[in-house]
Amino acid sequence: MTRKNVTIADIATQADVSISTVSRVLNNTAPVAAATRRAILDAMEALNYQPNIFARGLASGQSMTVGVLTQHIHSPLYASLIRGILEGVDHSPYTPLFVDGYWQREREERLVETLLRRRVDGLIVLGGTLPAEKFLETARQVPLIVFGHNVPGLENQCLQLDDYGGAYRATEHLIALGHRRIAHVTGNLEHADALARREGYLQALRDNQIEPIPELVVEGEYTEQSGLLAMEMLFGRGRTFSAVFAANDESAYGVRLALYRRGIRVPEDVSLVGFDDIPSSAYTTPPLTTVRQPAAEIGLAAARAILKLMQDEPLELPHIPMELIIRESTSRN
Amino acid sequence: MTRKNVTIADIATQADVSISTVSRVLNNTAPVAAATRRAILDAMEALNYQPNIFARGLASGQSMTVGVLTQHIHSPLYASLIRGILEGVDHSPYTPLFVDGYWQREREERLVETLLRRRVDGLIVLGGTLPAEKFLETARQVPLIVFGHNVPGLENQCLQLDDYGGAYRATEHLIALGHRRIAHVTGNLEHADALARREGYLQALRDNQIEPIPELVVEGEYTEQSGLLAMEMLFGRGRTFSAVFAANDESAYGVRLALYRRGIRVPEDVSLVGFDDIPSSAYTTPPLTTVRQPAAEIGLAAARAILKLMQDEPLELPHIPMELIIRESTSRN
DNA sequence: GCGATTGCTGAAAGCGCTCTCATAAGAATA
DNA sequence: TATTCTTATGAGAGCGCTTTCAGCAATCGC
Repeated sequence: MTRKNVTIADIATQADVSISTVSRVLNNTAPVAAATRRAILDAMEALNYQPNIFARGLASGQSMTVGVLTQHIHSPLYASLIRGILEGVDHSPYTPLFVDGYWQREREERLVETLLRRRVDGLIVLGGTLPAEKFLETARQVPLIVFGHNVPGLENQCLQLDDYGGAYRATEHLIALGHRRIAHVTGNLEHADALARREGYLQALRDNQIEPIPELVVEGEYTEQSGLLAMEMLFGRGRTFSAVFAANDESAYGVRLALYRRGIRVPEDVSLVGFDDIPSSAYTTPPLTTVRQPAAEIGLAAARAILKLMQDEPLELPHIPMELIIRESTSRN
Repeated sequence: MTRKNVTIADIATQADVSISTVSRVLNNTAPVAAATRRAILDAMEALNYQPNIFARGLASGQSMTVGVLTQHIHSPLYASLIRGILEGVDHSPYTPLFVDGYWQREREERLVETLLRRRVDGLIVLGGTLPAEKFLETARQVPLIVFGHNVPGLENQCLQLDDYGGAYRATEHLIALGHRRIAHVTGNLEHADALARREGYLQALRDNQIEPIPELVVEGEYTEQSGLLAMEMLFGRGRTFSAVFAANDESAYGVRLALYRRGIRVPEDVSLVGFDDIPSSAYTTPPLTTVRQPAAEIGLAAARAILKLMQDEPLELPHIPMELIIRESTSRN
């Protein structure tokens, strides 16, 4: 039950050099004569040497890990973000350390502490509810990349997303199809993105001379369940509508089911637009028109950014476009 | 950009004791006079002491991490497994280290190496394609819990699932509803679970005096896309059927879409059963009848098991039932 | 031809912690 | 009172690695 413990000293003996020299070829930190290097490499091979990560970390102060604080790792959007990060980090010497904050402020703070204590060399925070000052404080301690927040004073380390624009375009699309009475199921309004999406929706209406109707806006919380409930509430209000814009795909699924239960066809009777374009949205019935939030690409960008940041290389975050994906859940009114 | 480095020595000085004593209260490894302990605790508080995890790991040989090798972390089933593990490990002193094998043998082997090199104190392997001997070898090096494989000689560390029984029950349900021509979209037949599910399907047919029709069995690979394609193939074969049993929910979604595209209603014209009961299956239209694989519970059980195993405590894995969840995608023929 | 580089290597001092061993001071025993 | 246990503490030797600092050839410049 125990791994053989070959140390740098063993291979130094075997290759008949000092441990310093072994360390040198290990880290490529100073020139070593070709023959010596060869001998050392052979010895490492022969003894199946595995560096001890603790000793290395202790001596060098680096853990070669990057911490990733996600939220609801099981939600499709975050899962895709993680996949992107995994990909971005894959051929670097760093190993990611994932923790899930569950959108709970206290838990998130605790986990950031845990990661810092684990001496992560960099930190990526995806979403969550941490306040700006916490980000600023953390950024002072470790290279930090943030997604889902726009922290004043940390703009160049925040991956910005155009939630407003995406929502605007989604709404505009419905308007272009002739819809005038467009309902909106919001996300959790404690989150900035939900606010931005609602604003995009409202502004698109106004820009097209459609007076927003407050009764057509229902608060959801980004879950299927909440989408379903929101629709029940909407039906209860007795206002008619010919289209629904849901703040994310999952709530759109709930909306879809609520309509199904009432025998309302999509898109013939009511058009439906989601947001995020999670993988299964291409396979719903009908396939969902939605605003694509390229989560895997975002994750990839975050990973690349943190790698650069840790190397002190100049960093410029890519612009991430939000694209409207028109499928079959929307049609002319 | 750097954390203050308070060491055990600093707090020893501050509390006017030796570092040995500090270590003792830190690890509760020997009795310490109440007053002394108090002084040390105060000093730690005052100086905001954070133990250095590398030094500790180096000296003790423990990393306080448990490695988790998953597959396709973004697939709903694995995401739920992970959530369960997260929960199970949550209030233990261990931090999980997640890596994703992508169902690629070579990658999985590499990642197991990585985890071992990171000196994980325990390892959970979820699914994947590693051969039995690799598991046996690994189990010799580190406490190991496996889900999704039945490794001979390691039975008591493998979480067993009754794929066969689940599939049997799903098929039986369709038969009970009067269906006789039941198609099956398999999973990836290189995986044991796909084989077991197919076998359950076949046996249920036979046990009910229904001769299996080979043309009604189409190979899929557990994805929406493959479910869609499988149906195209099935339609091409020209055999009629009144029900489809898909080897997992995701392929069932693909099946659903294929039916939708041809104007075939579910469940009026064709009944559909999935497998896994991933979260969104309760919100498809219609909600999907499926075999519930309690992924979060499985993850939780795996986490508890590895914790016990690491403490050398006796371990007995729970029996995990597969329950048929009847929703609205199946009806009488 | 002699001091100054340059290229390669070794010795040794940490990094911050755990853990064994030794020891001092009381308490218990004889 | 002398002896043996306890109990609480300190000294110090690692754990395996990185990283100065020096040293020694061989080479270079003029």
